[in-house]
Amino acid sequence: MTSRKSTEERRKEIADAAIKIIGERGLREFTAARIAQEVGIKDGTIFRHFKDMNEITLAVLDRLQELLEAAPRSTGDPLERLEVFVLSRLHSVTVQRGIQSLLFSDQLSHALGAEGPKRVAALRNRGREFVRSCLREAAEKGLLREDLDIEGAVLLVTGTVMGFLFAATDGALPAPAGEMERRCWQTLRSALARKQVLS
Amino acid sequence: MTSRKSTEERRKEIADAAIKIIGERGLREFTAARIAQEVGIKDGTIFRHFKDMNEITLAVLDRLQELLEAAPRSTGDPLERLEVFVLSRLHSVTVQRGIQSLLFSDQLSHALGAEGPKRVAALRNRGREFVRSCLREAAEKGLLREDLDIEGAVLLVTGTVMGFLFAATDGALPAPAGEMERRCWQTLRSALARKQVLS
Amino acid sequence: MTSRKSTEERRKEIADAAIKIIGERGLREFTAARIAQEVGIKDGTIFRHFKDMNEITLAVLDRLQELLEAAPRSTGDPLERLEVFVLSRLHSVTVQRGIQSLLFSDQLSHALGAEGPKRVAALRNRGREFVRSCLREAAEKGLLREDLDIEGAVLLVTGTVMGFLFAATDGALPAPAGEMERRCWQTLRSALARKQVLS
Amino acid sequence: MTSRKSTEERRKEIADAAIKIIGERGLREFTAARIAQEVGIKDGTIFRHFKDMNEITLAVLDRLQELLEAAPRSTGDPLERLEVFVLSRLHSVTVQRGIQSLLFSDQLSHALGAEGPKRVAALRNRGREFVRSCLREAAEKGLLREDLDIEGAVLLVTGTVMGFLFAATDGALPAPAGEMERRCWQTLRSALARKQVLS
DNA sequence: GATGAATGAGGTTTCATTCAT
DNA sequence: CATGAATGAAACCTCATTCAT
Repeated sequence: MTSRKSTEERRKEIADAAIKIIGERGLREFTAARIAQEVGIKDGTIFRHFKDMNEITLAVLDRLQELLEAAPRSTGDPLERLEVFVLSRLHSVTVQRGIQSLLFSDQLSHALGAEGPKRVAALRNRGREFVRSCLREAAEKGLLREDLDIEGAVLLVTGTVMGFLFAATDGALPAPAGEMERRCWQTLRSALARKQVLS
Repeated sequence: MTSRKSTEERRKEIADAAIKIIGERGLREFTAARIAQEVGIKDGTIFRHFKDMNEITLAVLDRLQELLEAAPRSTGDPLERLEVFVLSRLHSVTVQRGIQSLLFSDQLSHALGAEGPKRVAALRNRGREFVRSCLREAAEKGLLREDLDIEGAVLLVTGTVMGFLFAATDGALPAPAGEMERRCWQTLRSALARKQVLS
Repeated sequence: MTSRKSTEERRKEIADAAIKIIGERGLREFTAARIAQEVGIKDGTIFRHFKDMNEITLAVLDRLQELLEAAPRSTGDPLERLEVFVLSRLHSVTVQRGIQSLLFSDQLSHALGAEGPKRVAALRNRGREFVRSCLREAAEKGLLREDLDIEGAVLLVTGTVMGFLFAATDGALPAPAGEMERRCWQTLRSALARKQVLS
Repeated sequence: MTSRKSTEERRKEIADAAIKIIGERGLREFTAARIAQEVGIKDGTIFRHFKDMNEITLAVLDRLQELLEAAPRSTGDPLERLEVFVLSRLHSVTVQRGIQSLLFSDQLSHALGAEGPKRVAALRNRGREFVRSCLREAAEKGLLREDLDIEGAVLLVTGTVMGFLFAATDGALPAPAGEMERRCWQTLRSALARKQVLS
């Protein structure tokens, strides 16, 4: 019935299925049987491709990183790069259900042992690091308000993304998502950038 | 063996133990046995005080709300009220381990049925609503920058709290928590407030 | 709240409640908690009046016997006594829900240990014995068909009561219960009795 | 360890084990653990073959029907068919311990939800219907006593089977089972059939 | 006599994991 | 590589029963 596939293919399928399930249904349904069902194989077969559930969780983290990194990156000036990053993350909540919520949900970190929190922290830090580098460069180029605390601003930017994400999840956005994405970035922008003559 | 306590006391103990466990160890260990162990009773005994796990989860939500609502509230001008609110939330991460991360972690949502997401959303909305009311009043009193988008700002403020929270969890704060709390609020403040003559 | 009552009173209340529950809800709900609820006391209190559930089951048997024995008994000729007995049993199914079904349901015999089947058998034998004695006397008085096998007839009579009972339970009576009771006895009577000139 | 068998085989084994247990030990021991022990597997394994206990109970009903329907059926005249039916049911009590008592014991009814009583009633009605059809045909062919009330007779016949059954269970048969089976049918027969020249 | 908290044993069910086929 | 039966451990929950109050 099911076509036989290489372990490599299966591993990817399984990780994707796991992400989908955790995102849509929560950790409670992150089970071998549920994943197998999603992939279209039997539950025992999962363990032909992964040693145990722990290994699957690690694969989920890897896949998550891949997906996040696959986001479009601008090559323009630092504020433009930041804009593309922020808008892409804001937008992804509408499109890639569950991926972002997974990233910020603390759910995976407990599914692993001691290394769990570290791995998830590392993943989240990549975002922070990117924001920080954009802001640093923008500051050097005089694009930011002069009194701006870069580290405070990093928390502001990364936090706003989360704020948007959870508001969307809660159905608490006061306007359509698309519009709010733009307004959100505008607010961020005028909080950070030096007053400009042209918008 | 174990000292006898009233159901009322036990219910509180159980809810607190549950919060502690979910915060520290994650939903995976949010089990009757684990809670019972923490409280110092047998697992079956849990169900003399709660009908089922679902009811415990609801109690956790209630307790969470209590704890959050217990935060100090200023009676001063709207920006001052906002400051007290934000600083208290930022600070609580250091003090009340796991409580806030629980609030923003999407973990409880899935532990309940259909009402789950609604209840958690409602809890989070109380924060948003408070922030919104402060900002509205501040705007009316001319304390905010004139072009400020209130709804964007709500996401900014509530998001920044989350950003701080997760950065702290990840060990990604570039300075001691106390200092970062202050810098974080300063950044927020200057993003929102009208330029002042005196700081 | 609950008025204090003597153990003797409580024992009767508890046995009655137990009969009611088993009859109406089945052995599955024959639990201390359920009985206590019915009586209006707390579950632990049950065991102030009965050593254990086993003892309650025995009390149920005793009470059952009392109830069955309380049925009206005619003092007329043997066939008349039989008629009163049969009609009373047939009728009781409509009135005393569950009592009869309990008697024939084999449910209690397993709720006790080894003595269970014996006790229930003894209870059922009282009915058989009564029927047998009526038939014997009727035979001696020449009221029965001459070739009638008394022991076969005992099974016929007691069985027909059961047949009626289960048919009623199953909603399989082809006419109203009252009418069927009469027709049932008529059928029995003409199966047993010598042809009569007068009805 | 245990030999592996197909789910189909296991389902049959489990249903049979369940029938055996309920018949011999009562509903109280109708547990997954007990069934598993009987079948020779672990209790969790039961649920690879059945969704839950409810499904097992339904399987028991199906199996019961199969067993009852497997009884020999004569093709002769209606009274002969009735005789074969009655004798086979009377005899089965000796042979198929517990099956009949299960059928008439009301025990399964309560093990299911709302559909329980309906299913059991349906099962019992098949017997009644068979008896009714035999009697109707016999009446048309003039084989029965002229004044016989068919519906009363249905209760008489099906009831007598039950009467015999319970008497046997109670050890209240006054003669060996084999002999009583014959006497029981003779009594029934002369209660129903038109007087014949030849026995 | 009654309460209400606690328990231990046991029941159903889920789930990761193994392994013969 | 895939299946499907089996398992052991653990989860939730029920229940008879005990006992301090």
